[in-house]
Amino acid sequence: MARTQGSHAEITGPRMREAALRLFARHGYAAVSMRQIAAEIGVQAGALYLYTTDKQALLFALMRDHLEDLLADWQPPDAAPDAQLESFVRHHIRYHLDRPDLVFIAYMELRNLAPDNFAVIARLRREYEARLEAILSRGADVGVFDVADTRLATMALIAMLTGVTTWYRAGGRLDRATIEARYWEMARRSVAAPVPLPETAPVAKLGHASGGDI
Amino acid sequence: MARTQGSHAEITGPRMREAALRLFARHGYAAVSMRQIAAEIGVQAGALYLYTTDKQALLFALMRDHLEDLLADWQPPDAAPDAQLESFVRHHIRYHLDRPDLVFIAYMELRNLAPDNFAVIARLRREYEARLEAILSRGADVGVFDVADTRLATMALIAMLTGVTTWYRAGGRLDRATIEARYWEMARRSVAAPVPLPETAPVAKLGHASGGDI
DNA sequence: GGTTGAATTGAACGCGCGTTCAGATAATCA
DNA sequence: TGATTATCTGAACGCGCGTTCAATTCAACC
Repeated sequence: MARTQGSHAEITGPRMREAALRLFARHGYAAVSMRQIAAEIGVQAGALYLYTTDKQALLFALMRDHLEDLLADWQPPDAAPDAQLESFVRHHIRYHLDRPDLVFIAYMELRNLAPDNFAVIARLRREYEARLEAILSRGADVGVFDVADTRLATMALIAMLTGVTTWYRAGGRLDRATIEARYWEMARRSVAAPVPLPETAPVAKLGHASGGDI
Repeated sequence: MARTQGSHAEITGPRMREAALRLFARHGYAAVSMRQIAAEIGVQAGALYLYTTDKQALLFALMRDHLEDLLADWQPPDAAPDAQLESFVRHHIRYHLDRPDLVFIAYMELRNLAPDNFAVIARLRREYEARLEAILSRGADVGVFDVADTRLATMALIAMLTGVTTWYRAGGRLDRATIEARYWEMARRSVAAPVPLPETAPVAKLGHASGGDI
């Protein structure tokens, strides 16, 4: 027997990727078999090879597409470094809350990539990190940021922000907007230069919440 | 044949754990076979079962011992919250730089734990997180920290600090003391209350971050 | 020096893996 | 309607998996 119902050509490929994504995220690439992925979408394992050359290519495609999406989805706005940082942070949180599974496997399954594939993914990741680092560098030059080591600060910030996926669950105690605001607040403070008391010391309590005060 | 050289009884067990740790960290639990672990220490796979009941128990023992070590290794000093936080952060960084493989698998392999084992490990992790959260809570109460949500801040800080293992390599550009200091600086600023200008006019712009708002 | 017992081997077990492929099916086209 | 072609099945391939266990080796003890 074959094709027990109507044609599924244009639908089996995407469904395979969705199932693979979900299963990889839940159990890990190495622990998921092609047969499990196939069962998830109601076909036999052999049918998957119409849509991927092999299991490794399936993982690689998921990760590459995710990172290219991430890079395409956000460009630094033409603005001051502090505004750029806010844009970056808020986008990062939103993007990651939207795609927890993709984000998860994108840095969880790095070690399961064949060397050539790893090189591609690593380059894309570095590209993303470089965008943040450029913002921090420029901000440090201008004096709005106080960052002793931009590379370390970049890695620290990205780790902090990406960590949101480890505990966030939809419908939880905090809504997405609040989470985004809280993370931005922490990120901002962690790199902000101490605000120089301008001339006449106008205010007191230069709180963190006073808008664009970095 | 058996035991081709002198007695190895007290040495094969630890060596198995070391090899498993290294291999699990490098390739992932699911991707490493008992035969690989055995080959790494020069015995046949069957011999490993003198020292572990099965592969799952081997993973579990590594993670449990690690977390119990972590908890035993650090107790909050009897001090002000900011000093406690510094102690926590510096210890966390040092501990993680010392045991990159253990730390790595301890949160990378959670999904490969059998449910009962997972429950144990999750409890230990929560215990560790609770220590940081307690510090933040107390500091917020006293006013030295300005943290809108202690749970979120806890997760953000731990993610930021633990992330050091993803890029640190011994002999790299930054030495350990510098790294520790940089992370502490960022952690401190991300939660520190704005230093109140003494006496004079404590007003203006009371932001959203005024305390236990959820 | 013979016995004991801890430590290990090496073979075996059943199983599921990734992948291939000839054949079957059904939608499409002439 | 008949031929074509995209899609899928089901069986098969060799392989390595986790685990068990009888047999073997060797250090330690009497």
